[in-house]
Amino acid sequence: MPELPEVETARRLAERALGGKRLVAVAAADDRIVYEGVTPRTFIKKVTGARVECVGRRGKQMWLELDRRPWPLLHFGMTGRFWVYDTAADRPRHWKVELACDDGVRLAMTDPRRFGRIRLQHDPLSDKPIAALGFDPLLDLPRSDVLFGLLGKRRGPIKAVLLDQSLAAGVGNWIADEVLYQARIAPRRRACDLSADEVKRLRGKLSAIVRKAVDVEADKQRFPRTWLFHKRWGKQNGATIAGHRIVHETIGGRTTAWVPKVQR
DNA sequence: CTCAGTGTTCAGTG
DNA sequence: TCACTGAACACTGA
Repeated sequence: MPELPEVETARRLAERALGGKRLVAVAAADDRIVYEGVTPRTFIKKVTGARVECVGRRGKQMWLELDRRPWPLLHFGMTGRFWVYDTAADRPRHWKVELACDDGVRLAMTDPRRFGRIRLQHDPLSDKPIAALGFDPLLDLPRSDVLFGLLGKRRGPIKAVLLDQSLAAGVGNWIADEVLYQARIAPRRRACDLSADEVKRLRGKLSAIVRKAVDVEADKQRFPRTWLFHKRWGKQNGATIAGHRIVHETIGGRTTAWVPKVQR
């Protein structure tokens, strides 16, 4: 589920469910891996009774702004997501935290694979994970010349550089592949070798793809049909897009789907 | 049974 | 220090 558009969609869901309300009951699963730097017990103690003012996001990190500190900081890992419901009996499988509001609405984060993280921080924006993030394509997208300068310092393959959260926060595997496909840039090109014009294209596609995915609430079925996204997992049968073969290679430690006929 | 996956971190290397 | 690479982490489903 979780790249920038999925996390932004979850943020909006959480803000609708919790915004302006008091958390009258907090449940925390006994999971010492997902809870990082805080025990489930302490988490419950610190959060119960607080009011949620709003929900923030940067890259794939999300936090609840409460009327007192510390604040919960959440990351979905590979399989995290939110559920909203209104009876305790509907608490979903693999739940890690459940927040119940004064009006009966409940929100839970689930994470079967347990790569997600739940932390408690006094000031998430200036602390560890978030402070190390680069620009957020939705909040902070740099001008093309600035991006050109950033990429000029990187010798790794552009695919790997796009996945680096300290450069572009929120970009994950499918967004990186989609951007490179639509910008017609081969994933193994060294970032510092891209021309100013290619960087301009890359920037434009990054912005458009992230915005569109957020516009449709990260619902894959509503992604434009022309997107590589729909074909990227059709491995075996020699999948094609617009008549061109899609190949799969490991780049930057991740499976990369790309189209040699289109990307240079 | 084995492997890869919408992610992050850390050890090891240059 | 920095940039980069690859493995590890935990679990599910093809």
